Amino acid sequence: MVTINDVANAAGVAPSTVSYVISGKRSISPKTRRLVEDSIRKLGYHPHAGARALASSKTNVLALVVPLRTDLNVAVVMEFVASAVTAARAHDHDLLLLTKDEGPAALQRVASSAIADALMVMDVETADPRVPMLLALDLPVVLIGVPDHPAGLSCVDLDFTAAASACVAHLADLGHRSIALIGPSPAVYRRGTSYATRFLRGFDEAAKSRDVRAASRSCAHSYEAVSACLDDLLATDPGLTGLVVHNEAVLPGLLSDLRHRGLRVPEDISVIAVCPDSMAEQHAVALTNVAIPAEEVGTQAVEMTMRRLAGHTTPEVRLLGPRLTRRESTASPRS
Amino acid sequence: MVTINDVANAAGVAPSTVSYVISGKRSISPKTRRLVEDSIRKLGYHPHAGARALASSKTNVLALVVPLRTDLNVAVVMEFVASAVTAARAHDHDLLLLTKDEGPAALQRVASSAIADALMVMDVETADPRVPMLLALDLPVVLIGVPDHPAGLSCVDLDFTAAASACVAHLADLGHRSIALIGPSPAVYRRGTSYATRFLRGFDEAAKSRDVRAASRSCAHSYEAVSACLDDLLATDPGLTGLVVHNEAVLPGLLSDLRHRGLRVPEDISVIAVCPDSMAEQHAVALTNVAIPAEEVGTQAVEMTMRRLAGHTTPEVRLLGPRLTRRESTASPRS
DNA sequence: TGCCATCGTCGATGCGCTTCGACACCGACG
DNA sequence: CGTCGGTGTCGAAGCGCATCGACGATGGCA
Repeated sequence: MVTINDVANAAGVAPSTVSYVISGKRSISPKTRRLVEDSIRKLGYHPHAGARALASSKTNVLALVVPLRTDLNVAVVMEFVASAVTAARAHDHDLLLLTKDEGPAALQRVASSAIADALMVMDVETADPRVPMLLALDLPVVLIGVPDHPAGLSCVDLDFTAAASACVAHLADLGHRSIALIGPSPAVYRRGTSYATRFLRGFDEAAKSRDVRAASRSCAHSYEAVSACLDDLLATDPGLTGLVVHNEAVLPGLLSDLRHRGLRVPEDISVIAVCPDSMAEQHAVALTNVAIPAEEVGTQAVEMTMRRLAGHTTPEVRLLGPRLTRRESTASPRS
Repeated sequence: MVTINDVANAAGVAPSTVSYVISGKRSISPKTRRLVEDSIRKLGYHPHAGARALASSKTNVLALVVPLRTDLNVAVVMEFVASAVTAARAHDHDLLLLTKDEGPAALQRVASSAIADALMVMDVETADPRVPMLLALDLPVVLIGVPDHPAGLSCVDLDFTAAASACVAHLADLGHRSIALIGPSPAVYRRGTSYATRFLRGFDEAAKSRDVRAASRSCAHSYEAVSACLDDLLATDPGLTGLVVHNEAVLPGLLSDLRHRGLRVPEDISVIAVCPDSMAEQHAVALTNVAIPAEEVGTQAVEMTMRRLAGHTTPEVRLLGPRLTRRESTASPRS
């Protein structure tokens, strides 16, 4: 292994000088700097991460807690992770992956072993048991999602309440008077997953204020569940003309089921989805959607984390405004 | 921060004794052990990862290089990552996430900074430029996928050649005489992605040996691409009765397009997919499939890595046998 | 009772790095 | 010419842990 001493010897300077060249924490003469940098390159020197962490109490690692369930949108999670790791690397940090399954203890472990400098936590629940623990941790923490009581933690997410509003407004503007929300699986609500709850609230409020009849159902992935859910909705209100789908996994099954029923989209029924654009464009009838800006959220999360690490201590809550793209799946209902 | 010294003081022993209690590398009297363990628990002691890495040259971290493209199966990648991180934790290791985008330099960096103890690399290409670098690294490496010249690297993957064979055999056994493969997007082949190439080879060989007419097409995600692909295939051979789909993203669009054409599955055309079981069951017509055992592969990859770390130096190549599940989407062609 | 082997514990050392105080050198200024 | 303030470099002191050799205690055996 090539150490800082090797570099120092090769360059004919003291190890501390090499360190200062690397960190830039003291001024170095151009001559010495060049000498050292050349030696570093020639020897292929990379500082030992452990030693560095020990001496500086900084690991240059960000820990990300992801939900590895399959009942929520895998594509979105993946996109988020991808942008987070990219953003982290742009700040010279690496990404450590933790699973939600390990529970609060894992957070404790990571914090007190000094494995990471900060935590980013996905899939936050409205009353998340991890929040109190995270607060006690004295590591910078950024939540993806907004619990009921963030209480000093930074949060970032799509503004799901506004997103729901936008969906309702779009359908209401088109003239729909009876719409329904098809939400994530019951398990998601049962956990009190933050975004699901916020979306539902936004949906109900917007429907009320726009004076639109609104129903909502939770729906599992399976084809049967989707079908039963539609049966139920149509039986309850035969005048139903608009569907807001906040459950990406269900889209293919839903669309094919509608077709089976002889319901054409958008002539007989309008469908608006909350999903990534790529997914919206992928269907036979391109879907009007509110985009889930996973990439943006990931980048922002890292950005906020870095600010915290840089000393910015005040927690902030950033809610990204929804972006609705009209495509082929929504239209005015036939009167 | 609570250190090993604090624990030693609390327990009234030497720091080294605490260390031996933790590592179990020397025998400790039951009395002392209990004393120390109690202190550890009481103080909430966790060894400092950096210090530990420095002293022992072990980080207890596994680095995983994942492809963060969207043109390959996100769900499978995710499932793999999930099982890998779980398996790693079961061996008291953490998972560091690297992206393929960072290229070979990132591998170099991780190795020489002693950030991780071993590397696991996904999305391997037939002539992967990273292979020579990985060989030079003298870290344990496990590839997910099989390059043309593994040359001393461990590999694990589904046996895609056998998987293709199984698909062809199933259709041939049912009496199909003309089948087609719908493969991943051209970009995947262009990169020489290992599994795509191996599947294609298996498909061609099996078709030849079973004396079945076989075509193959590469197909992008978009609905248009799928449609064009089917146009092409049906024009080329109107007698086509079987489809092998090795491109999960395309399934929803493909099935709905077939329906549009008035082609019923499986009465008019049989469809067999290579995809996770959950995805196969999700469609209106449950799909006969060869499962992608992402979870199994992830676990095996970690297992192999741990064996390497434990001193098992001989590289091994493990190809998992395909498992075909018959569901509703395949049947004998009408004569 | 005396000797030796074994078991359990201790102290010292070093892993590779950052960081702090010290110091040598230089030019500028009185 | 002497002094002072910068600037650039150095040496040393740890960071928290694992590990090795050493050593005291204990028990078995003659």
